[in-house]
Amino acid sequence: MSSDETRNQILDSAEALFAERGFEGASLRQIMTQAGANLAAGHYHFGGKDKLLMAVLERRIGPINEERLRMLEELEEKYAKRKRIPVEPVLEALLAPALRMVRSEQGAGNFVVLLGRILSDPNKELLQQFHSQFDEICMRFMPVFRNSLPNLTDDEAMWRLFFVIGTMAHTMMSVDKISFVSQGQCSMDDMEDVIAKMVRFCAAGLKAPVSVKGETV
Amino acid sequence: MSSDETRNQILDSAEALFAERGFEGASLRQIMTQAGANLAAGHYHFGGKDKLLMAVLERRIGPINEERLRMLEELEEKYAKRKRIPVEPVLEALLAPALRMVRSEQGAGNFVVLLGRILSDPNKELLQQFHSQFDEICMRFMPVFRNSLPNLTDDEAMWRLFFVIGTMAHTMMSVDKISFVSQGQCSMDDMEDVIAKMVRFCAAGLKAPVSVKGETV
DNA sequence: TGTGTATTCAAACAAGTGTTTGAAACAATC
DNA sequence: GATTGTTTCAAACACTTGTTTGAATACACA
Repeated sequence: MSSDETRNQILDSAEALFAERGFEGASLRQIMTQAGANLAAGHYHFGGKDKLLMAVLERRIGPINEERLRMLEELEEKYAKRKRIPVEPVLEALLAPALRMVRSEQGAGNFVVLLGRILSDPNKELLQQFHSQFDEICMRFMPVFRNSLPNLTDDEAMWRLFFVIGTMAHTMMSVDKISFVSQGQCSMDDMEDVIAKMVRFCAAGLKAPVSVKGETV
Repeated sequence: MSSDETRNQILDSAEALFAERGFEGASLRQIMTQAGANLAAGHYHFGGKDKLLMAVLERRIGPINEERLRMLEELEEKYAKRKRIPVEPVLEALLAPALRMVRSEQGAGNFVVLLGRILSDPNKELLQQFHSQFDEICMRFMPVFRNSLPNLTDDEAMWRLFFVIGTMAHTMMSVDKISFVSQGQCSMDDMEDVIAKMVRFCAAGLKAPVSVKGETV
């Protein structure tokens, strides 16, 4: 077996088990057994459990963010002559690249669940590097959103983008839970449809009239 | 020290550490040290780590859900003579009881973070009991939402409620992260304001025109 | 005061953890 | 074919994990 094959098999197993049981919940022995590799291979190829997680993340997050930026640039080009980009395609550029992965190549779906878990991990030093990568995306998208939604205050825009990310993170994490809680009524088989629903929901939320402080809801 | 005191101090420490490091990440020794109790006390009072987690959850989740149902019943009474309840107060009944806990008594804030973590845990056998409690709430709220939003299909209503829960879960988990990613611009100091913002966002999302399948967004 | 229950505590248990080691097996180059 | 450097492997390392035990203590009620 070649070195690359081993590396990828370890990454696949780690991805799946980290997603299923969390970082602390999945042991190197479980991962290596599932990968058909020796226990020490994790250290040889990656340098430890922490760095293995980083490797798992980096394998996928780069392409996702590149796709996000590509879609965003395409939009900016397309709408260059108009005053502002509608918020829906901006949302799609943010949400779709991650969600599409659920139904792409085998194993990538696990990553989406893992990504959701990471997004919801309150404070892991390990993941600051990752968070910084996501913050980069946020910083890039924020002014575009601000431009698409000129009526929002800074504060309100920040919060609503935060809510959008929550919607995305929760959906990604719960790929297999939605069909359970909906008693089989909903599923993610048609991911493009899910993305469309999510874009609609979030776009409407983003465009909602600004709330007046102190007002009772 | 009385038995109840010990129990509560263990519950507080467990709540904080489970929230901070996750279930597998927090060890009984850490919890018991922080609680100032003996290692064996966890087993004596609760019967093991698994059951300790359940006890942590049960201490708070009951009151939250009771408050949700109380607010919902109050609404149904108030709007008994009208055709339907506006979606905003229904949302508030679902979201506010959990979020208000963030700024309530000391320690309860930790629980909210933990709750968010639980909501995002893809598959823990331990927590099926908890999930069933939350599903109960979903089942109770669903028809009320359906009534408030008569234009939605079953499918669409399910998905949008799912998105709402995602917004809530992510916000709860990220109590201390929002001020970081917004560079201090946003905080949860004024929780009632956060709730109001969230209700607005979600209400608008719920009321969005239904998406037509196959349509490009 | 004495008895019995409830609670604490230190110590040990077996099992599992991430990591390291050093010798094998393999591949490729000279 | 010998000699590189790379990759695998079994074994051990030191340490932490959840759990159990049995004696010591505290407390309540007679």
